[in-house]
Amino acid sequence: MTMTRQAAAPRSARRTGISEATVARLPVYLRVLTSLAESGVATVSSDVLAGAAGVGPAKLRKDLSHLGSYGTRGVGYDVEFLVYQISRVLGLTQHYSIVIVGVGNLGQALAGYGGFGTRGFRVAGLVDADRSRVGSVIAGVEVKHVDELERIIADDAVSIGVIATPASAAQDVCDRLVEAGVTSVLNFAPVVLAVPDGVDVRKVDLSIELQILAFHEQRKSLVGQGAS
Amino acid sequence: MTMTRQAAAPRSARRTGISEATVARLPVYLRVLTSLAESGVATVSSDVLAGAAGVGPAKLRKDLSHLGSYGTRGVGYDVEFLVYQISRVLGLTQHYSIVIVGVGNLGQALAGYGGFGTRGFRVAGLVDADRSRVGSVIAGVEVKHVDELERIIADDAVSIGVIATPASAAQDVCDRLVEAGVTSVLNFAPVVLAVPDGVDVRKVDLSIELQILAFHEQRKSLVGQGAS
DNA sequence: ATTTGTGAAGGGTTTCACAGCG
DNA sequence: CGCTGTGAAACCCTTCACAAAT
Repeated sequence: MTMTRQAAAPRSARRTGISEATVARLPVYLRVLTSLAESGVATVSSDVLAGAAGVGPAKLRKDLSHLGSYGTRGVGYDVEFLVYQISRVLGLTQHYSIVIVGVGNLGQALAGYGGFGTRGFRVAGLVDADRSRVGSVIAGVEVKHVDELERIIADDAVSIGVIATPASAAQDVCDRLVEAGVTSVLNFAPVVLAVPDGVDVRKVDLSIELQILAFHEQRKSLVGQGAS
Repeated sequence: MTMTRQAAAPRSARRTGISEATVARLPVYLRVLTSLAESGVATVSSDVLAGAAGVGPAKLRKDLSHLGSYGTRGVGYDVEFLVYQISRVLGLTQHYSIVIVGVGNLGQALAGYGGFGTRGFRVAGLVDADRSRVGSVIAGVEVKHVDELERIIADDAVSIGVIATPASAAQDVCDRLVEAGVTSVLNFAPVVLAVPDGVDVRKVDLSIELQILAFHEQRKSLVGQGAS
């Protein structure tokens, strides 16, 4: 059994012809389009949509062209139709059950996050190792002890696990998630997780984001002593 | 005044020759190296370090080669020395003051996050629009009302702002941060922020990460009915 | 003998610019 | 005339493979 660290899925998008970079932007377009639809906008041009999504118009059109020819030349895109098409491509027309491990401040923030309940994601479980937290109800879901993790995953066909534990517990939790059948992991703990092939891991790391900003901050203060 | 949305800094790394992709990985190496140093490891090879960081050895060596020739052939890299060099390149030898806007669960999680206090980042302020939260102390910092935002930024020379507010407030807060002199923003609200040129924005979006996982989940269930 | 540092090759992504369609 | 869809070019990033160094 090969144990790659932080498995990527680089070529998995090959079959559909939708690149990883495009997939990462589709949720942004989807959010903008949803908000446009709620405002009663019926059609939108690539220029306007790109502006609202923070990308260039050419990139947007190329991205959308990968899901089909859904625009009308001289007019633009039908907002409702695009919402549906992007949702379909992203797999949001299906239902996914997720489990959140770790119910500290971060876990609670995640559980209460609106984006989880909506759009096809259901919080099937909320577990913690600390028995003093077990039994409380957060965002309508009762916190269970982490001992019940495997049962919850099996009972609710959970395919996505969210790790919001301290770093020291993350790899153990990840192993248990994978062993119990979870094939996608969203990791908020500041560690590099090792997972078997076929399991996707995405990492969100606050301190890494800050350090990247620091790099750019630093170089802003060095302005002026440029070339010739 | 040009108002680009979600300003990137693609070519700003040009001057040093360190690419954006490399900068994004340096914090990962730094974390692994720090942990190795604490374990008393003195030197490490590119193979071992790459394994622990979840990247290929060639990529790691190319990344490190951009900061200088700090390895010893036949031996590897000196752990302590690399820690220092990466810290220096990332600008972590300087001190940055940050302000966190929004003290809900997420804001509290961020304030309490260890990675903030350490490594050159100081939480200079914690503000919220809700007066019922003002006055409480989180991770040793007293919560102030958002009216004091500008004063805090000026008094403490804050250069990095963290937005942990609801989506509806995020653009307003961002405008105020930028107006008060903040040049880097870490945004947790699910909106695309518009900022002037010269301001860096990084976005962390939970629901986008989930949707990307959903895309890959979806295609895992379509295994088997391949080509022809 | 071992491991780094790096040209060169290979892939992937973005941008350009315009043909094609409504 | 306006806007989409898309080859082609440009750019960036990764991977390979090996010479150079200890």
